[in-house]
Amino acid sequence: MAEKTKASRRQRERQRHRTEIVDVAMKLFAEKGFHNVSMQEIAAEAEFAIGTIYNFFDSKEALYREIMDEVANNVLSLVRPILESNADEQEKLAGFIRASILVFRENSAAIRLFLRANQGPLANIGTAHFSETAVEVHDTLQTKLRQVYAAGVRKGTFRALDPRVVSLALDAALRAIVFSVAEDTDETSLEQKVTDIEELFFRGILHDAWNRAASAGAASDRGRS
Amino acid sequence: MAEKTKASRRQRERQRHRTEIVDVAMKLFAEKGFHNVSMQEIAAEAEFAIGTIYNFFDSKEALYREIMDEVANNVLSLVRPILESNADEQEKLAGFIRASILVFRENSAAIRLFLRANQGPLANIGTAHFSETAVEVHDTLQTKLRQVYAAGVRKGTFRALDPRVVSLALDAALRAIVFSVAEDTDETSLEQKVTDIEELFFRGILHDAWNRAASAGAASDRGRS
DNA sequence: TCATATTATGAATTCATATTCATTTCACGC
DNA sequence: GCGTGAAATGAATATGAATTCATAATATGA
Repeated sequence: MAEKTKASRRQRERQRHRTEIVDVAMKLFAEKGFHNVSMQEIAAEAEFAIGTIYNFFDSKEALYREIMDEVANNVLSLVRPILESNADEQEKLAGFIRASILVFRENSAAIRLFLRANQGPLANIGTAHFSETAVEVHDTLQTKLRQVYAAGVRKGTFRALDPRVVSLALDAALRAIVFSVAEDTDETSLEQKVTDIEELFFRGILHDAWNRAASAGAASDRGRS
Repeated sequence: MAEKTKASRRQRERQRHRTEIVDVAMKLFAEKGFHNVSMQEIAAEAEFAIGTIYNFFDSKEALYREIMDEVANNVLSLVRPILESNADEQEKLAGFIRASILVFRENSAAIRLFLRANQGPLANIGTAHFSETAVEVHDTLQTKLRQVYAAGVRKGTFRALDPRVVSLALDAALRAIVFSVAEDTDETSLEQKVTDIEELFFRGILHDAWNRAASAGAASDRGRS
C-alpha cells in the first residue's frame, strides 16, 4: 500500500511534467505555428532540458500530433452532441454557432491551434498533415453539418442551397469571428457577434422589405454596372 | 540601334528567366507552403542552378515577398474598383462576390498562395509576416467592405449587423468556397456556388415563411433540447 | 546509509537547407 | 576567331535546428 502510494506519486509527478510541456508547446505552436517554434524554445519556456522533452515525445512531430489530436477530440465531443440531438434543424445550427464560440472561450490557445492547422478545406497540405485525427474530426463535423442542412431543406425549413456551400461558409465564417474575438479581448461584444452571425445566416443581410422585392429578380437583374 | 536591340535582347532574356523562376516558385509555395519548399527544389524545377536564383533574389524570403506583393496588388486592382464604383451597396457586394471568384479562376496558383498566407485575420503571425504589402491589401479590402456595408445599413438596405462581422464572414466564406472549387475541378458547379453564396448572404438560409414567423421568437425559443 | 531504478540533463552529433563565390559558359561587338 | 563583360553554375561553406546519449541527479525501499 505504501509502495503503491509512492509509486503513484512518481507517476503523478511525471504526468504533471508531461502536462507542463504540452501546455507550453500548445501555447507556442498556437502563437507562432509549427515551423516557427524550436524544441529549444519549448524546453526553455517549460524549464526543462531538451533531453527531457524527448523522454516524453519521440519527436517534434509526435508532440505536435498529440496536441492536435487531443484538441480535436475535445472539440468533437463538445460540438457533435448538438448536431446529433433531437432538436429541429434550425436549433441545431443555432446551437452549433453558439457552441463553436463557447468552446473557444474556454481554452482559446488550444482552439486557435486547431483552427490554425485546419484553415480551409486544404487541411491536408502543409503543416497539418501530421494529425489524421484532426483532419478526420474536421471532416466529421462538416459532414454532420451538411446532413443537418440537407434535412432542413427536405423539411422545407431551409432554402435549397448547396449544403456544401452552406456548411463551408458557416464553418469559415465562425473561424474568422473566433479569431477576431481572440484579438480584441472585448468580452461584451462576443454575445453581440454571436447574435449577428445567427441573423446573418438565418435571415441574410437584406432588410425584409428589400428581401421580398429583390428575391424574384435577384438572379436576372445583373448586367448593369 | 543594332546595339540597342541586342542589349535589349539580353535584358529580355534575363527578364524571362526571372519570370520563369517566379512562376515555379509561386507554384511550389502555393502547393506546399513556404517552409516546405527548398531553394534546391525551386532551382531544380525551374531548371536553373541555385546560384542563378541568388543572382535574381537576395534570399528565399525576398523571393517569397516579391511574389506575395505582386499577387496582392493584382487582387487589389481587380477588386477595389468594384467596391469604389457608383453602384448601390447591394450591387457592390454582389460584384465583390463574383469578382473574388473570377479573380481566382484566372490564376489559381497565385490566389491560392495569397489566401494561404493570409488565412484568417491573424495574417501577422507565422509565415505571412514577410509581406507587409499583402497584409495591407487585405486590410484595405476589409475596410472597404465594412464601409460599403455600413453605408448600406444607413440607407436601410442592409440589416444593422456589425459590419466587422459581416465583412469577416463574407471574406472567410468566399475563401472557403474558392478553395473547395480549387479541389474539385468541376467547372459547372462554380456558377451555382456563386449564386448560392449570394443567396446565403443576401437572404439567409431560412425560407421566407419561416423567416417572418421565426424572426421575432428566434432569440427566446431556445432551452428545449 | 546504501544500492537500484527512474528521471533529468545538455553538450555533441547529425541533418537539412540557405547562402556564397571562384570558375565556367555564353553572347556580343570587333 | 578573339577579347570582354554579363550570366549561369554548383561544389563548398555556413547556419540553424532536431535528435542522441553518456552522465548526473534524484527518489525509493531496505
